[in-house]
Amino acid sequence: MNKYNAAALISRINDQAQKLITTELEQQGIEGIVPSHGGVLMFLYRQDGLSVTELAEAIGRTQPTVTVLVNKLEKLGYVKRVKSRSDQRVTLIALTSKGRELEPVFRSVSDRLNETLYGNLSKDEGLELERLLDKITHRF
Amino acid sequence: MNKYNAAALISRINDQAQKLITTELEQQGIEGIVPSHGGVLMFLYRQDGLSVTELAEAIGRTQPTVTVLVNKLEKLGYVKRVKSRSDQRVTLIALTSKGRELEPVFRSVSDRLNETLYGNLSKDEGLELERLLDKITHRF
DNA sequence: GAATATTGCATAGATGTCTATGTAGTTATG
DNA sequence: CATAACTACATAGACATCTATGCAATATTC
Repeated sequence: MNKYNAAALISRINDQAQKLITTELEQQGIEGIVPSHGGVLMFLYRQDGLSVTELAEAIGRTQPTVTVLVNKLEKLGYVKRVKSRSDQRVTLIALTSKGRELEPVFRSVSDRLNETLYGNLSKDEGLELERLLDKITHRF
Repeated sequence: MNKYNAAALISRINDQAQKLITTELEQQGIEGIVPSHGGVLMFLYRQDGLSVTELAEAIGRTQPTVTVLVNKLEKLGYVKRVKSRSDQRVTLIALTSKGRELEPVFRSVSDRLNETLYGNLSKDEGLELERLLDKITHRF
């Protein structure tokens, strides 16, 4: 019989994943960075020069939250704000060289997290997990 | 090939589950209650008179967080604090009648959440999901 | 083309959770 | 038995995120 504990398990895994990311970043000497900051940077590594709103959509936070996240990343020198030419309302967030230097660190943290999540599963189990989770996301 | 997006999916599902709970409680006319409050009450329905520390363990939050949660639940009249006879340091949290009245509401919210999570899965898929998630929790 | 609506970002205030610390009661030790 | 160590809870301060709102730039409509 189903135990109906998926919600509790998901919540717990999520908490521990966040904690793992934070701990790993600290160990790599990166201070004052939370997982959401990492999320922003990871998306910028894929596509530099996204707008605040696009980043919010990408990392699943609200726009004001991303404004605050970018404030901090900017203060730390990892990104800079550039006004869009075509639409002066739009602020494009661009990586600085210092921000780009961090890419390997974030990649390794991401790898470490995935190793923790997937390390005990076969390839098929991993695929099945992704399939089931993906199915659930469409229910909300 | 694995997409290695389990972390993102889990985070997203967790966020939406939290939101669902909050929305449902509001619709049931219960104001100012967050999922963690519900967690506390759900455990008290199973076993009344738990200590603050036991509750913290049960819902996976820290002890100071539970103190704050209990403060609010007490202010709203759902629980009361009772000093333990055997150990005066221990504060037992007990449901009031008003708190007990809420049990059906929380049960229905919980059912609603599980329906959302499991509703599109077969019984076997639900079991497999639980098995995989459980396997992952042991990796941290 | 001027008035209105929409869009993008920033700011303010609130809230939930955390770590660090304080306080009181209990247990252990010399 | 008195002192030290431990345990349980509360409080304080910090921080990430949210909603609500303001402001400025752009698009739409009459």
